[in-house]
Amino acid sequence: MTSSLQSTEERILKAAKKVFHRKGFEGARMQEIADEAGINKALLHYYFRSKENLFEAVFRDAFLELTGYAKTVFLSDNPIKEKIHKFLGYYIAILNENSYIPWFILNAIYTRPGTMKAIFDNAELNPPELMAHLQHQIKTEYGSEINPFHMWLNVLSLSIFPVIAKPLIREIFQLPEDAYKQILEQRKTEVPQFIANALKGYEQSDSMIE
Amino acid sequence: MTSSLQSTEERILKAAKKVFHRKGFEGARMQEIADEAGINKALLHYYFRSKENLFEAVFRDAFLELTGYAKTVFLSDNPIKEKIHKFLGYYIAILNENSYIPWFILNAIYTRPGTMKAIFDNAELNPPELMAHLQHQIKTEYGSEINPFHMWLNVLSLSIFPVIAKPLIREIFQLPEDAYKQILEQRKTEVPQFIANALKGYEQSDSMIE
DNA sequence: GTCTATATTGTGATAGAC
DNA sequence: GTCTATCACAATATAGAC
Repeated sequence: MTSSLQSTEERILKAAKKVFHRKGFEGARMQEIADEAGINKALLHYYFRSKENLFEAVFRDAFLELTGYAKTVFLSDNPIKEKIHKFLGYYIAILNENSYIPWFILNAIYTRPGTMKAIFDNAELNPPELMAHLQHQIKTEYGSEINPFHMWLNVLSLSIFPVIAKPLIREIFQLPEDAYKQILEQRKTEVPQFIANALKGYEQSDSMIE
Repeated sequence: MTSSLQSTEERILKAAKKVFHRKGFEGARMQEIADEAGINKALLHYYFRSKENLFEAVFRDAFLELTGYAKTVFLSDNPIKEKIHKFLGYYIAILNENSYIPWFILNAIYTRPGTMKAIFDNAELNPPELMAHLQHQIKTEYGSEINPFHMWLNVLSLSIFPVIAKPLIREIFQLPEDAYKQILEQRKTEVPQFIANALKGYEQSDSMIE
């Protein structure tokens, strides 16, 4: 009745994402997923053999989506400042539609490390290629020999942490939802500026060299 | 037999921390805590009435310890660069002895937001005081009107994210435990330098102004 | 205070009718 | 493919002896 525009399997996966993203593996209940999908528990096991299998499907989609976009952005031929801006925009957009995904990924890695190995291999991330690319670009744009790993980690930290820590920071500062949304919006321009300023500062400095 | 240097209540709390920190509320088992403490489940309920109560005690200790130190450091009268260095050193030290605590805090806030309210109030964080203090200090040391909230969030991001994301990054780069430990050690000097350079860069810039 | 035994409920998974 | 009914076991919590 609630529409068969999607197949049952698609409805299940969608419901499973909603529940697993918010509660993680241990906190999620098969019953809740079934309710969310408008079916019963038995049917979950008919399509996906076990909770474990269903969770893996959900994790795979989330992980590949996140790393896929990050890979595309960082390996593109935009200037560094533009890359950072795009990367930030992506994570902030994700927050606005589903703020639980970054936490979900981390959570899965902490609580179910074994489950992840195969999926990591499939992502084809090739970190050495990324590092070489960034190092070359930093040298070209800023004439600096800054360690690309630390620089990459700084970008990730400044982009992702404010998204993950949202509920903590909102509570500490007593910020309503809209106020925090606005802060993240500001960061789309503030963070690239912050990093670009730091890179300029290295021109006369010799730290962070490999 | 295993020593009564600690009271039973202390042994229970210590065991509960070990288990809850690593597995969160949903993943932890009262049986495992009892085993870890060398007693049986019934005694857990004798001292702490429920799993919920025991978890609250564990969360309270972790939260107050983390925010307490951060408060002390940020409100001290050290120069900014020194504050950041100390803050980093603290989080990296925590990682070396118990890397799960930052994740545990976030996890608790995501999965059990209701439990936290009372504890937040007890922490007496006083964010406006902190922001005013930082704003004044930044102006004095760097002659800059940079938004102190974004600056504070940048420091937290650069310090805490690499600790929380450790298992993810280790997997992506295939880094052994020791290599990551070394990277974090490097960041104790790299991050303060990075931020100081960015602050210098703002002297001729006008972004990030409130 | 500490234990063993048990109550009670929750939850993943399966059997089997339709 | 989808449902109802049920199994099997795990997990929190309590009763009651010592």
